[in-house]
Amino acid sequence: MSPPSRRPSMADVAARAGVSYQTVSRVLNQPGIVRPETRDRVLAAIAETGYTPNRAARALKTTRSSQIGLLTDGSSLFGPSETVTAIETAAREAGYSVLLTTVGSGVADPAAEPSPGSSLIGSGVDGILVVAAHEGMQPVVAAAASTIPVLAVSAQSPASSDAAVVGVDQRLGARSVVEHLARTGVRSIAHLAGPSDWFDARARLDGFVEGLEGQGLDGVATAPGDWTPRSGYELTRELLASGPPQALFAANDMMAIGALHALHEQGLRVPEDIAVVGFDDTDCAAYLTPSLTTVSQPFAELGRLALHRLLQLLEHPEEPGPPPAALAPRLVARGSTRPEHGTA
Amino acid sequence: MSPPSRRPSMADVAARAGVSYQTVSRVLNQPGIVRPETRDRVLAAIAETGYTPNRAARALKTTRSSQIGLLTDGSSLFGPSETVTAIETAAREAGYSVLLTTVGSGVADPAAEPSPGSSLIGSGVDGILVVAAHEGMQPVVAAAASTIPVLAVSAQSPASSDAAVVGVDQRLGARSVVEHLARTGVRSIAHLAGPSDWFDARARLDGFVEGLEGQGLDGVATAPGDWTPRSGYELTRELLASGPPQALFAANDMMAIGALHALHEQGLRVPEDIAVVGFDDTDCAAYLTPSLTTVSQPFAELGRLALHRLLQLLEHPEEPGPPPAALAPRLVARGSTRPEHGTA
DNA sequence: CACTCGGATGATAACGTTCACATCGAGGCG
DNA sequence: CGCCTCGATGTGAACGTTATCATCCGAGTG
Repeated sequence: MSPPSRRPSMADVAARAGVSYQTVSRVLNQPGIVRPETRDRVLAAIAETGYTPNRAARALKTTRSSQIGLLTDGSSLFGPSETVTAIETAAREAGYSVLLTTVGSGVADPAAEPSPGSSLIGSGVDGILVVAAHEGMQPVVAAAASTIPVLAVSAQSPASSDAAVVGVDQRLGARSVVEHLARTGVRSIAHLAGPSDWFDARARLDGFVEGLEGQGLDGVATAPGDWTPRSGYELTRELLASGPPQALFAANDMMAIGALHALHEQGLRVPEDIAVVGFDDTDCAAYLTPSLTTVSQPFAELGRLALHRLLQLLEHPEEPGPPPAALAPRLVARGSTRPEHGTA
Repeated sequence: MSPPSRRPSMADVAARAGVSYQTVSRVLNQPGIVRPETRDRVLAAIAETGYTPNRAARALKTTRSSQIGLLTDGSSLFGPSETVTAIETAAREAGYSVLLTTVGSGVADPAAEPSPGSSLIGSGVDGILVVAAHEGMQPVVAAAASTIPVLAVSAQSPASSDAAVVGVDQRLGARSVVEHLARTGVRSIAHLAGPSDWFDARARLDGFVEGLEGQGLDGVATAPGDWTPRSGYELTRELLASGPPQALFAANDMMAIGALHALHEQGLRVPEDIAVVGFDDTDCAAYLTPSLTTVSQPFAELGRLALHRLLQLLEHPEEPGPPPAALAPRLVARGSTRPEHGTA
């Protein structure tokens, strides 16, 4: 009596089109193999019944879910956000769905009960993409990597190379910041470090140190912050207590905003008295006062690349897989640093 | 020869524990009904084999996937980001996974081919949560709502009430901004409007107008912006060409940042010459110069509430479902507005 | 002491799909 | 003209789980 109480299945479509359910399956999966007239009849029946394939049944039979897991940090960071969007879009185009899982970067014991990662593994995703890699994700990555492909979107491989890696070259970005500052005449730089359990933060710190050595500059790195404006503000205040450097390089734009605030409080002018550089090129960087010199990262491209590499890992497991890839960041000079000298 | 070539199934566990696979199923789903000794034996076998339930098979049999769809805007906005995280966490605690789908707010034709929403529906989620509701999601919501429960996390019901609604009271927030400004002595306010196809933006505009009427103030709203600092900057420049108002109320913090930049360029002091208010209480709002008066929204609570309401809709379909809920936002007065007068 | 009752467990079927194989007609070639 | 091949479609089985019913055993009861 209630006709559409159940979702239409292949059998319903087949009955309507006067073929067997196997033919319906063929129309969906290998359209070329079925006679055009038959195919049209089946397609019409599909449209009439409003049939959509049952993904659970398909996953059960094929042992592939067409879903990938996305392991990301719980905080609303700019970079991860952009990357996630790009990944999801690319995944959808490739016929995959994205299962989102967040894992706090807090100091929660690594072996927490309803582990965020174990639920991902258990949910039957075909592969996992780790977006904002930090130490807290280690156990999850290690556990998953033995079962399914895992690709980290990060500066460097999480510890051992449990996972393949695609990322933006953070060291290069940090070095280019130091070089830019050197060309503006700065001789001493302080780095407001990011959280030390984040791989990207470590790589930026490394690049900072390399840059100092390469340019022969003085420099110091603060204790690790936590990406927030508040930590940038507080680290800057501590730093100023012992005499200001000529430039401040914050691990990201948010910390740079906090730094700008602290500098303004102390009556220091940017960039006349002290230069400030951020990292990420957040939407608002260009509209701060002064506008913020920062490092722009190709997050969208990164997301697409990461997804396609993961799919390659999934669909051609035999091939060794491409080597780690690193995209190039780009320094964007704005008002918070002084203009570069004509020639070095 | 290759023992673990296949994921262990219930049958493997059952063989190891010396019971039938049905007993394994019972241990997992109704532990109380099975004899303690048997249960322990099965649990041990599960641990030894590393068994995890096959969700596809379970979904196929029960016709419930334990996955919910999350339809959100593709842009990296602050509010949605926080809400999404809260939803995911709450969902995981309740045993659900979250399938993320983004839909651009661009003017893409509403009937685009590989519609973002149709893929969600087809993927067999049990319900859908719409996070940053705008017109572009209408067709998706309408299509899905006839099949499965849909809950909008938004200011007001998308057009017809295809979906239940949970949200933060945006009108109240906007009214409280006007009232706050009035108490600081402001008599005329301009509103930098958000995109008109976003329900939250419309509600803020409505609240602004209501507030003006309630306080007997003068006011004007600009053409719609797009949430970005750039649009805030440009709208403010246009506005200043025809004489500055006494206060600027931006539809969100990012647009307020753009506005601050434009005001600074014109040599106007904030808040002495003109007051500025944002919306959202972004992390960086407190660390701008001057620090930004804005409206704080309980995004985390919103996410949790939305998820629990959706689950109620899923698990008790017979009940009529709770009425639309609106959480209260909170005005946070900072340096970009002048102090309130002692008494009205 | 037979009979019933309830707790604990096993056997069978079904969910909707894809894979492997069987079937069937049409055409080519000896 | 019969056999073989090939393209197009149908039939049976299986993926791993849960729902339903059947079975078994011991304990209670008249």
